Amino acid sequence: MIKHALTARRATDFAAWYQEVIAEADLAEESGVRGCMVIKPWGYGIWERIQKLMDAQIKLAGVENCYFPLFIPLSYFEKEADHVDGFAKEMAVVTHHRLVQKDGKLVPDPEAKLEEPLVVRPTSETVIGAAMSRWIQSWRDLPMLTNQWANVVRWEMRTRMFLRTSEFLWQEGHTAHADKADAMTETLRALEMYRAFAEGPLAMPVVAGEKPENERFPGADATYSIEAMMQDGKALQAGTSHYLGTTFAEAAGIRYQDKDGNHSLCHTTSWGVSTRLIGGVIMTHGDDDGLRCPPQVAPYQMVIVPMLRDNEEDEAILDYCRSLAAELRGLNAFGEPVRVLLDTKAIKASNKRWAWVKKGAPVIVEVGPRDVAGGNVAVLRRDRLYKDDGKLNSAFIPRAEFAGKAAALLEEIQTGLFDEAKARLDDNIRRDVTDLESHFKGDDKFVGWVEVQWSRPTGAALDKIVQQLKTLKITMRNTPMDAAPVDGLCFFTGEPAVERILIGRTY
RNA sequence: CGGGGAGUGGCGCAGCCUGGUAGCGCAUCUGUUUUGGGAACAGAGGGUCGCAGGUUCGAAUCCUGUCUCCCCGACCA
Repeated sequence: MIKHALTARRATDFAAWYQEVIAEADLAEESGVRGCMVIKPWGYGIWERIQKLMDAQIKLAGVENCYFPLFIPLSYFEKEADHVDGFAKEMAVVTHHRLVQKDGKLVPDPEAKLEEPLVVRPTSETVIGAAMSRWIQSWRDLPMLTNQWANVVRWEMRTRMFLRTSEFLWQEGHTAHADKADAMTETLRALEMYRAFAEGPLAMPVVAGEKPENERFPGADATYSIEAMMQDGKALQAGTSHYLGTTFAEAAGIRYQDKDGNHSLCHTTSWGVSTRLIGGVIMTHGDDDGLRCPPQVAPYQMVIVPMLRDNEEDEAILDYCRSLAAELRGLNAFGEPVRVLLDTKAIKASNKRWAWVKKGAPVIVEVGPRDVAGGNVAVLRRDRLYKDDGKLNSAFIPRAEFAGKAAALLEEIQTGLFDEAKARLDDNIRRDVTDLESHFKGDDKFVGWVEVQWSRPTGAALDKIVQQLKTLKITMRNTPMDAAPVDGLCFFTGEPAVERILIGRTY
């Protein structure tokens, strides 16, 4: 019988399990401010890894980082009707710039009311559009490729750590192009960048595709997403890329003069991924012992735990550990130096080990007197924590042998996590479902996704389908880019099908 | 925002109905004995009960308001 590190089980109470992982892996905690979380060092360290790797990809595409204000004048939103409709209900608004004492309490000073309220940005299309209208004059200024790493605020009714928080961290790319073709190329480039990032560093398999009309970003002509399948079978929209047409260019006046001297509107795009990715990593790779952090985004890939006994042997153990840490840090995995922590905190080694198991450090190396004497290390792989008999899968091996294969081990763990999740995704997309109602009924049942062919209806016909799915608590996720050619009739309308679409429960 | 549940040392809870100014387990600190599957024993420290009013001689307990969290719904790039 395996004695797991957590009390909640994925299989029986996924929501409670998710929250326990966040607490026990020391990723984040409540802040006392509605919907806002404190991201703790291990959680923030994962975010920093995501930033570092993603930022390199963004720069590689020729996109340059900028920073725009947190506050956006209300009037900027009023310029684009669809956009404001989409965000009006969840905007935090600053109306005063000073507090005064009244009856022993601090209250906004009526004398210090802002002329025009400022919105705390929910996204930055409008303010970046205003800048682009200043920056772009000529076809020679295009494409204009910008990105910012920032926090945004959306006053959501119901929040969940990492998945939907009132404030979250993200990157938002904003680009302007001479024509639709160029803008569309950029939209799909960003989508592919996200797909490769999710499936690479995050080891999280996704389906990249276009969102149906009703799921589009407010103001967008087309929205694309990557969708990941969590271990409860629900979909997580893990990144989006939008072709905005000339909507925002029109609202902000982003125009350029072409080679013939004519003035034209730019075609713009925007694309983003957020701290939600961390929620995706948890629900993709976590197990009943906590998080299993993919090596590429693990703040520490290997943690050395010295087994100290507060006696004269300790110094020899620490020396051995220090030289082992230096040796491992000299290795390269995924083209970077291996990140190694020698954990010298003054707590018991066994407690330390379980703490790192819960945090999901990919490899835990325990070093005790016997290892020092024999020139060994005890290696615990987080991805294969237990042996078949339920005992911890801790192997004593010669130090030199371990050092020789340590980098490859990390890459093997990364690949293994992906393969495991990929098999789960592939196994749980059903293409033979003829009755959605009976397939999706039952709230707790793991049902995965269903893929059907459809005729891409719009307007009222689409609304009818959306409402029908809503009664089953399911939504259309996206139309996969790589779906096989269609052949037959639409699942909903009976008209000739033009593409395939994924349907499922979602976060 | 609607329905339900909950806020009491760091964490998890009891006490509340039948007011009398806090208790348990874990964790923490010290000591001793232990130590490669989350140690044992002994001693010690730490909270005025989410916050603000009200009732009362007296409020964790009763009343009102408010904030935050969890579940369901609505909402949701």
